Amino acid sequence: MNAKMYTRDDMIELLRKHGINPTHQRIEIAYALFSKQEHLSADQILAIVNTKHSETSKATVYNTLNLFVEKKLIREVIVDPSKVFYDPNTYEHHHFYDVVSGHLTDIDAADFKISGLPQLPAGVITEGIDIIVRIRPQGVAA
Amino acid sequence: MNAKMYTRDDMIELLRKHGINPTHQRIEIAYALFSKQEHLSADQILAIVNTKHSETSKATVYNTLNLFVEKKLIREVIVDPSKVFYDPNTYEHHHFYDVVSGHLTDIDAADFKISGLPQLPAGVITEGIDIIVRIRPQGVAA
DNA sequence: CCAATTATTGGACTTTGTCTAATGATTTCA
DNA sequence: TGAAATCATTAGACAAAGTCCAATAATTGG
Repeated sequence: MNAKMYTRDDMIELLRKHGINPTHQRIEIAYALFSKQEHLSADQILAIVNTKHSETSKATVYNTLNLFVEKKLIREVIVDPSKVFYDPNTYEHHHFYDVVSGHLTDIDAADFKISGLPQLPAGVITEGIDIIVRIRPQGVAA
Repeated sequence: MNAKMYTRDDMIELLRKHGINPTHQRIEIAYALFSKQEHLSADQILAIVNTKHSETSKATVYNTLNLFVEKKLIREVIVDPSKVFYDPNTYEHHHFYDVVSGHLTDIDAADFKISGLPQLPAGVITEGIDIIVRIRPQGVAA
């Protein structure tokens, strides 16, 4: 929620901190995500980084986003069957998903009081828990 | 988990109960889902209903699954960016998702003790809460 | 500065899912 | 019953998201 201002230099530092070589394209993609502080899809990011003149290819955007996810710089949010959203906020949190507008909003993990967890199947470890609260504007029909 | 045996007649009754005209194809698709009691994707269902000889088109499978979801006969499960799973179990429950094998398992809603819910944004209603516990076999690397 | 590695690229390709226009099946009710 | 209206199915074209590939470009380390 805090509208922290990021510079491209911040991005370089951030990438290095995650063991990612800070190339031009990667800096721009990171900058798009972190300066907006929003949940963007790959095609939105592609559009943003190419607003002035085409600078980054589709392949690079996908490569880079997957790399960022792998290096835990960002998180994938899977709520819409048709596209993945990328979330620059890696602090533990969950999501409201407006099924009408497609808009995603953060929920602080602390706002969920989960006092009991289900028994894990044998031999597995937990990767993470994703909670999606699907919402709809009052009065808008299903 | 209970391995209830379903007949095609059960499917006809079930479809009628949900206001769905029980056609041949719809009966077969419902039967595939309910007799397996598993989470199937559209292409798996297409394969199942056409095992003996081709009887149902891709368009019909998609039409029918969307209709079933709309009529709340089944539920969509969105965990994998590449495909939707359909879940014949409409009882309130959540999911384990094995990120390595792609396998889905049910979690009874009662096994989660959620004692606090986040404040909803103004003017919206809740459609439902989806909880995905992402798991991975112990020892298998990320 | 050269060689080796690493990154980017356009475009072909794959997969999931939708759309369309035509056909086929059912229902309605005069 | 039988003609019209409605509803369901179909093949195949299409769309969109994402991957793959082989070639080129940039970067890095010695």
